[in-house]
Amino acid sequence: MSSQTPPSLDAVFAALADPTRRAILTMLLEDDMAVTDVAEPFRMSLAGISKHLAILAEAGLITQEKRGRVKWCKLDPDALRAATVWMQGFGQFDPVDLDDFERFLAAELTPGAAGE
Amino acid sequence: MSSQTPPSLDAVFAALADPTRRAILTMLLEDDMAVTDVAEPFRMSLAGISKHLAILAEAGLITQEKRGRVKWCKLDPDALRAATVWMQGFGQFDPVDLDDFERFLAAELTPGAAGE
DNA sequence: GGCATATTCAACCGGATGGTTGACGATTGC
DNA sequence: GCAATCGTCAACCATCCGGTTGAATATGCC
Repeated sequence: MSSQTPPSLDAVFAALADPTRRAILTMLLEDDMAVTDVAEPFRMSLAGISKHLAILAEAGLITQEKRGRVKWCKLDPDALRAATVWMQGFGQFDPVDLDDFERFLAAELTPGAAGE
Repeated sequence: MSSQTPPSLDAVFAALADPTRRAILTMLLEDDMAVTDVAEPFRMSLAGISKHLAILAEAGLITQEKRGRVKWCKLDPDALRAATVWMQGFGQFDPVDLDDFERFLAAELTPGAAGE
């Protein structure tokens, strides 16, 4: 089941296409979190969040380690590298301004959950 | 209908999640193409490709201009910038190697179409 | 042991997606 | 004008997706 399939671009981009999942990744940027804690800010069932986490893990974007009865979720930025490579190939225009990213965080971390 | 909706990350990543669409983008990297020519290497109906192109256009990744009865498709890398910004925020760890991209082109431009 | 906590599983639902085919509206060329 | 070419539209289909609920499976605590 947990075969070490190299995360495909398909899976990575598909995982990234959902605002809830991007919000989760953003949260995990700050710190590792337990599933329940990840779910807390969203108005969505735990099972729903659990599914999202499974998708993120399948895409290789996070890793999940079970310690005791708590499953810790940790950002795994490696999977993003392949996708970034791909995108940069198209985006040769200009180096990215990191301030832009700061603004994104503010925008995506809107009240409680993932926008619309 | 063709409202200038700013392409959302949702739309961009979702568009990027399909291998056929990524292959199309890769083709358009080399040159602008007519819809029929885009469709030619794929074993898929013209209508199918037309839909994919609509999705790419909707995401802002390409623009389409009709000259005569031919509709020309042109890569529009601007839409990728927002997504790149987002990803780089996570991928600060390492600068991207452009040679990696070359290898990707080779891998994604596999026989005639988009893998499976 | 027994109960509460943490997480997933299974079944289900409505709606989006990726694909097809066949008909249709434009445009071009003879 | 007529036929061929370019592309989309509409209907349809199977499948996937995001979400729910309720039961099940750990694990931890007293």
